Parts: sequence; C-alpha cells; structure tokens
Amino acid sequence: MSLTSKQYHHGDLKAAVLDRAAEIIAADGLEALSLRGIARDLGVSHGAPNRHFKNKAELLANLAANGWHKITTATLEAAEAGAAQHPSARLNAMGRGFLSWALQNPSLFQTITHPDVGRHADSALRAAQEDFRATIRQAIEAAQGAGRHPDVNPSALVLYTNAVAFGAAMLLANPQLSPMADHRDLNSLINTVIDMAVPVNSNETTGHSS
Amino acid sequence: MSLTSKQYHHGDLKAAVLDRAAEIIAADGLEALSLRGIARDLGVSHGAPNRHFKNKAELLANLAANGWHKITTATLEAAEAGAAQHPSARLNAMGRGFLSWALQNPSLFQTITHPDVGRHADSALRAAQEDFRATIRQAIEAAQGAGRHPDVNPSALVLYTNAVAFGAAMLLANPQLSPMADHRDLNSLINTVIDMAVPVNSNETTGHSS
DNA sequence: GTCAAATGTAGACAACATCTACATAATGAC
DNA sequence: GTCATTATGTAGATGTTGTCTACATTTGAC
Repeated sequence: MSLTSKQYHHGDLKAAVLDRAAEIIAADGLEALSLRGIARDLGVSHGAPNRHFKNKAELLANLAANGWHKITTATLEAAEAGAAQHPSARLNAMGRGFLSWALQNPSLFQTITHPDVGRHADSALRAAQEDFRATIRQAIEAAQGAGRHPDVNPSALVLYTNAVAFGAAMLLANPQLSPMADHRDLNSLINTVIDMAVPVNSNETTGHSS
Repeated sequence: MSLTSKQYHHGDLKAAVLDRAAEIIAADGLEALSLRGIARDLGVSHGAPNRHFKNKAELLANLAANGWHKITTATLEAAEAGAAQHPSARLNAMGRGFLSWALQNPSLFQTITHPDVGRHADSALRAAQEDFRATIRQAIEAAQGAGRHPDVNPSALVLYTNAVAFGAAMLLANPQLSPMADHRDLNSLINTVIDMAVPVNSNETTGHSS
C-alpha cells in the first residue's frame, strides 16, 4: 500500500482528529468546531471520529487535558530561568512563562479555561488541571515561605497570584475585553504586571530589562 | 381579552425571551441555550423569537450588553461606599463590588466575558463594554494620580488592576478552575485579594473588617 | 374603516451529534 | 497459514437546531 493511496484505515485517526480540532479552534474559535467538519477535512466518513471519542465533549476534554499539560510544561520550563535565585524570582519567571504561552496560544488558552469544557471533564482532564494547580500552588507557597507576603492567608495569596496571571491572559487573549487602548510593547507590559504581583529584589538580575 | 387567555400576540415577547434566556444560562449554562427551547418554554412558535432577534448571536449580544450595564452599575454603586475617601479607597470598593456581582451572577459573568459572544458584538454591546472600561479606567487613573503606583506605566497599571478583579472573578465563578482547595469565607477572601491589589491606608476605615 | 406595519405561525431546509447495522482491515491464537 | 476476534471505517437513520420563506393575524396610524 503506497503512502498516497486511499486506505480504508487512516492509521492514526485519533491524533489526526485532535490536531485538526486544534487548528480549527486556533483559526476560528470553539464555536466553529464540528465533528463532521473534521471528518470532511480528513477525508473520512462523518461517523469515523466517533470510534475514537464517545462524543464531542470527550474530544474537547482530550484537547483540554493536552492544553493543560502544555501550559504546565511551558510554565515549568520558564521556572528554570529563575530557579537558581530566590523562590520569588522563580515564581516571577513562571508567571512570565505562563503569560507568554497563553498569548502565543490564545484560542487553546480559551479552550482550556472554557466553562463548558470543564463542565464535561473526564478523569484525565481533571488530573491535568490538578497537576497544573499543584505546580503553581507549590511555587506560591515556596515564595511565601521565603518571605513573599508572609502574613497573608495562604488561600488568598494563591487566589491573588493566580488571578493576576489568569486575568491578564484572559484580557490580553480576548481583544474584545482588553481594557487598554494601546499596548505597543506586549513583553514589557507582561513584565511590568508580573513584577507588580511578584516583586523581585532589584539587587538581583531578573533577566528582563524592559 | 382576558389576562389568562391565549393571545396571538404575546405582548412583550422580546423581553420575555431575554428573561428566559438569562434564566436558562443561569441554570444550565450557555450551551443549554436554544432559540427553539425558549420558544417552547414561552408557548410560542419556534420562529417567533426571530422576529425580535436577527439570529442567536444578536440575542446573546443583547443579553451581554445588559450584563455589562448591570456590572457597571453594581461597580459604581459600590464606589459610593468609598467615594468620600481616598481615590484608592474608592477603587478598592469598586473592586469588591465588581467581584461580589460576578460571584452572585456567575453564569451571566461568564456570558459577558465569553469570547464567542464578544466576537459577534453589535454596536450596543461594544458601547456597553466601552462604558465599563472607561468607568474602571478613570477610577484607576484617579488612584494613580493620588499616589497609587505613581511610577508605573499607566497601561500596565490598568491591565494589572483589571486582571486581579477579572481573574479572581473568573477563577471563583468557575469551580473547575478554582486554585484553592478550600474557601470557607468567600467575603474575607475577596477583601484580602482586593486589598493586596489596591491597598487602602490602614489609618482610614475601609468599611470591611474581615 | 382601511391599509400598512408589526408580530406570530407553519413548513421547509441544511447542518449537526449521535445511534445502529454493516463492511473491511488488522491482530493474534493455534 | 487459517481463521475468529477485535478495531476501525462506512452508510443510513433519527431527532434537534438555526434560519429562511410564505402566510396569517393583530395593531395602530390616518
């Protein structure tokens, strides 16, 4: 069987469906996603995707679990940039990494934070969310242990820290909501906002000079 | 024609459709909303709502414009509680008013911040959004003028301040995303978070003692 | 009272998710 | 290697939805 011949079996339809779904969401948003449309794009019958996903919600849950893994990875990779320094520097770097990923993948970010996606979460998605939450929570607690807002209720500190990052990502990823008329230099905007929430001792080098 | 008799004309179908839509969203979320379902609930034919809304997006835009007006009003009413004091106290009060409204109307809050709703915004919705934005921006600028982070880039300060409020609202309104395992006292949580973002001179009375 | 505009109805259509029965291919026991 | 089992893909059916069109009823301006 040649690589170009039309085969009865696709080979890896599940992965192809997930890839195409991500493309569609990135291009036209969640509302443009349909199982039949994906099947058409991939040249398979309209029922084929259902062999791999019980329903549309399960496809979205798969996609979202994947997205949470990606944003967790991106955040942890950024953490290395600040890991050798103070826990606050590490947390600061994580915030920037998180925001950068969200702004480079706005539609996927909106998907993983979409209420109707979370509503139908399966165990894999819940685990991915919890993994992300635990990662962030630990970094926040480490920073608090090292002197960041030592007197604030830990739950409130976790909420505040997450709120700055998620809120900024949500506002910037959604042009309709952006409260600022202009934002010419996105990077310096991100750095300023993160630095307000997670100040880093100015004696130390933070790696971002804008 | 008696009040109970079935009339050919509904009387105020447009308002009834909007009300019922808000109920459905509050009860079962945006994905549960359908024009035909609303028509059934109201005892009119399936095409009747289309006489008042060009399409589903226009209904949502109407609903969202209404929601923005409500959250703007709620925020401004809260502002009065801190208006006599420092501009930062006013901004702090607005943050609490905003968050309280969002948590009392989580589904409507999710609707007005929903990307697919904003995507199809009409001029009324855009105006309502801009009205909200302007209200918040002015309060932030007033606080900055009165000494809140005087050296920070104003755009970044606007983003940061909005991010705390929107982010906390989004995280708390969406149980799936809440980063804290426990939040027994929601009010004190809100107050703590807002106070972190918008500190109020502790010499002054802020009106919230938790 | 007449007539145009506003509002509601009923039927049609295409797209969709999902289900079922069936067809084909891949896999593994023997 | 054969063959049964399983995985995967197909084709058609069903019910729901948004939207359109033709038509019916009511309202209101004059």
